[in-house]
Amino acid sequence: MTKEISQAVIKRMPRYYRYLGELLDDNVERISSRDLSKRMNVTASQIRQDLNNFGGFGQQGYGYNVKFLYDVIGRILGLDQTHNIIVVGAGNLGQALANYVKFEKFGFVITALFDVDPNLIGTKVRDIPVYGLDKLDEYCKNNEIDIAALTLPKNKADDVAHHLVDLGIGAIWNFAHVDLDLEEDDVIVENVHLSDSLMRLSYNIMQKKFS
Amino acid sequence: MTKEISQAVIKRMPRYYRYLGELLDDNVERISSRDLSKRMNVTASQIRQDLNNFGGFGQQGYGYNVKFLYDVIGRILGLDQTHNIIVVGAGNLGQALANYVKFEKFGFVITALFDVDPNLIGTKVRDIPVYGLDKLDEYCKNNEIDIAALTLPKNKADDVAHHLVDLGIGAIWNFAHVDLDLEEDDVIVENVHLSDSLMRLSYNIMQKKFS
DNA sequence: TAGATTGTTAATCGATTAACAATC
DNA sequence: TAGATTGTTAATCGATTAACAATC
Repeated sequence: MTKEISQAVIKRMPRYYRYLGELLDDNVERISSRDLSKRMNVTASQIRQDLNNFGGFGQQGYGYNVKFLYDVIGRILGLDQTHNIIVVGAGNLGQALANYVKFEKFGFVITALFDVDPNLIGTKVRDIPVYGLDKLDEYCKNNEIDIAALTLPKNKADDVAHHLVDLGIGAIWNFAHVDLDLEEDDVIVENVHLSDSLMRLSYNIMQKKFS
Repeated sequence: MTKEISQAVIKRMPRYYRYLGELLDDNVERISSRDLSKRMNVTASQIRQDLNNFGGFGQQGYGYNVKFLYDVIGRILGLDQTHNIIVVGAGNLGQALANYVKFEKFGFVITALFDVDPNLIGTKVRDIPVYGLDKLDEYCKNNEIDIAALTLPKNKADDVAHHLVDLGIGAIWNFAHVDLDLEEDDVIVENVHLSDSLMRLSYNIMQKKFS
């Protein structure tokens, strides 16, 4: 990549992908930035600007071919590759992730869960085995793991995260209610802070109530 | 409120709250915007600008009192109030939310789950009852519900969302992999699109790999 | 060819950072 | 009082929107 693309643009790409997927399901063959903008509630200008960060995928007078653009964005997002994921923390949230078949459609395959709870170790979640946390090193050495999802209490998250980095894991999907201290490390972190999300919702409720 | 506060600022408030909570746990009494900025990896200027949207909570030459600021932000985010939540869709994700005790610390109380699955109806998740979806109307009329969390398949999400709005629900916490079509309705929507998050992670993995 | 719609440049808008006088 | 640090104004930066020539 010659120029860095802003995170603001990246954030919007999955949404484009989602809408194009819906259009595809509805057998829509082509769409203009104007029509798409009306559906998505953004400006047509923004759509064209965003896409042109990656290349000129449209055609004057025609618009964009839905199937083509869907595939292109999928490739941009790396969904044409398989990503192996382990889930560390096999509580409800970890199990929920393991059960979410939808991810596989996008190339994300959960291969194992890890936990310290003896009641969970040895069980399976939709054919995915739950191992003891002490098996983590061995497993990571013998398998190509791309992403580790952290679904464990915040006091354990940081230690496990550092350990995973030492084991060579390159990306962490963090559900723990803490910002991992991994700035110095060469690892990609994507946070899902559910509490933060809920607090924003709460803020907006307050605003509505007192306005 | 006289002036609207930008969503960029709102987005950062829960993070401030989180860091102040940690400082509080560490018995730190006061902190300057400069010291906080170093911990949080943002500029001191931004912290002061953000906070001054809501008022002047600091003191020249002293900084900010941690406990005071923590409480203020909590109140700004509405965490001093109790918010009753119902979870519609009692699958893994719905159960994970119901099991997440942490939310209660911030005033969010899940009072009931709803599902169509006869195997789930009548069971309990941590003392929280699971009702049939046909009991939703009655329940909403007899109880003050502030938020409905939607943890169900996307094809059902839109219908249920509209139904909830008709029942008077003012806020929706949407986990379904779809943007709810509720623009015309007077309802607050907060989306948690896990797939989008995973795709952003995937994009960043690609970038690292080919750079 | 005429109409539609892109890709891209220029203009605007908003958000972030820097600077500093006010003041504890 | 002297030093520290805020609150706030001004400067900069980046992102969004508008406009339009290029072209299918």
